Amino acid sequence: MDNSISMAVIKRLPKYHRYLKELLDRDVKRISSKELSEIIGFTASQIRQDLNNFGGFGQQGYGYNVEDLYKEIGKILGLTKTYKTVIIGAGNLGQALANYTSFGSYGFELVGIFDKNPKIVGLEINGIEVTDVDLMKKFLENNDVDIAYICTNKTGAQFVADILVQAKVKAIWNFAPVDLKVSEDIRVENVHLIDDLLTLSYFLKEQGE
Amino acid sequence: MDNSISMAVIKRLPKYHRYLKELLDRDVKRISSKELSEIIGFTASQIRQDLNNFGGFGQQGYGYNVEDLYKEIGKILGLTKTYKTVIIGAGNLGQALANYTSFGSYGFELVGIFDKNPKIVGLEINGIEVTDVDLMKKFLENNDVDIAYICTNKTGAQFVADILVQAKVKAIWNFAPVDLKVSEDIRVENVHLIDDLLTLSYFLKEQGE
DNA sequence: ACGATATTGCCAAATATTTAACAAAAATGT
DNA sequence: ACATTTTTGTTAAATATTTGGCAATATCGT
Ligand SMILES: NC(=O)c1ccc[n+]([C@@H]2O[C@H](COP(=O)([O-])OP(=O)(O)OC[C@H]3O[C@@H](n4cnc5c(N)ncnc54)[C@H](O)[C@@H]3O)[C@@H](O)[C@H]2O)c1
Ligand SMILES: NC(=O)c1ccc[n+]([C@@H]2O[C@H](COP(=O)([O-])OP(=O)(O)OC[C@H]3O[C@@H](n4cnc5c(N)ncnc54)[C@H](O)[C@@H]3O)[C@@H](O)[C@H]2O)c1
Repeated sequence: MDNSISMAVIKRLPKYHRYLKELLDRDVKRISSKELSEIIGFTASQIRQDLNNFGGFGQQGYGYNVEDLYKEIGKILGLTKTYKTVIIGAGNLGQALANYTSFGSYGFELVGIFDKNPKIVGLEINGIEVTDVDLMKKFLENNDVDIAYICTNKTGAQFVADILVQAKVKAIWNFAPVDLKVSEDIRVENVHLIDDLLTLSYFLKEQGE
Repeated sequence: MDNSISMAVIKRLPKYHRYLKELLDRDVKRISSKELSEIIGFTASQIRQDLNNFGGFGQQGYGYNVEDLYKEIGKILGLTKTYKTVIIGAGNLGQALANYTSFGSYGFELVGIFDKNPKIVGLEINGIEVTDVDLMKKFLENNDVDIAYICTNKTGAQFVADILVQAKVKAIWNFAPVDLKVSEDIRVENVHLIDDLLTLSYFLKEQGE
């Protein structure tokens, strides 16, 4: 498949998926790029351009079939299979993610939770027992884990990432405020929450002037 | 001040801030755009270009003074004052954010937590008692809140946002998987976590082909 | 003190992304 | 059945962003 889809396009795909789901739930059968433009906030031209990176899903004079398009974008996003995930660091954030059920409905299946704190190891969170992180390597060898969510504190993150790399986990979702060094073939998405707050304070400061 | 700074630049500022803090902690006194380039992963040209949007902070033949630059970027990001924040929705995620202390160290001061669930109202989280959301409007009138973190479920988010708009809160940090409709003068940052996962699954699917 | 070296700030070129325009095709209305 | 309207897919133009190049200026070593 064409590998030259720009990041800008890829980052918009989940939003298409979300809005199409909503239309589907409201029983809307078809939608034109112009109508979609009005609710999603991208230009009609951009929508058509984006979709055409992956194929001609629409029809002149008609628009797009909502259900078909929703399914197509699901396929593009890789939602036709399930992904095994683990959480490392079962503190505040790790537990919040573990208890969140929506990820499962997209096919992201939580199969393990790890921590190094003896007080946390052994706890059951959302039906899964927290395992000592020392046993993680072995666990990863026996289970084909796709995505690891790193929710340890800053200092533990790179240490954990190294184990994940060794164990050939395919992707990392990192919540620790560091940029991890990992091998090229591992995909990393960072959630640097503080960055968002700083963006807000940037604009609040601007307003005051 | 020049208002035409591009979003691309603004979104990089927190990363500069983070790396400069690290250099400062390691007692590095000065750094050239070339050296910074190597650790931060932007091109040296981009770094110089970015910084020059805000002023000439460097010196030919020398580079940038780490401490000065760190402070300048802090100023640009509005970190010279503190911001009052509230959390609405004290479930899994709301509690995780409430217990996170780092935001405070940047000057984001949590002054209130609200929920509508009677079982949660009255709980004390990180020294702050959860208040009934029905009392939030009054609270906001008496307290000059800058930023509200929306951690309610999807259905409550717009309802809550409407109250925040009325109360003239300046910015919203939204974790619910919806795009809020708010007046133009309110800044919204969305954290659509599922979008990140879908980006990962997009690439995992690509790999398999 | 001074030539060699380093490095910025800025401008210009190269890339990337978004928007506009429109012919071709399908749907709709009479 | 056929003219009118709608709307796509695609190409081209317009914008935005990133990268490269270099004169100006400061530092460094001797
Ligand atoms: N909680 C938030 O709202 C929030 C916001 C922004 C960023 N973060 C980041 O997310 C991460 C988690 O935050 P938190 O609030 O949940 O912290 P936390 O302290 O509550 O939890 C961290 C957990 O990681 C575990 N841990 C540490 N090192 C480990 C290791 N090497 N292996 C396994 N487990 C290890 C600890 O035992 C602890 O249980 C941190 O890096 C934090 O900076 C959190
Ligand atoms: N927990 C996660 O990891 C996670 C991940 C991605 C997205 N999110 C999103 O973040 C939000 C919170 O998630 P959560 O897991 O904490 O959910 P949760 O159900 O644990 O908590 C939601 C809280 O909001 C409160 N609430 C609902 N409507 C309200 C209203 N109108 N006013 C005041 N309070 C109200 C509820 O009483 C509850 O305590 C949700 O929108 C969720 O989709 C959460």
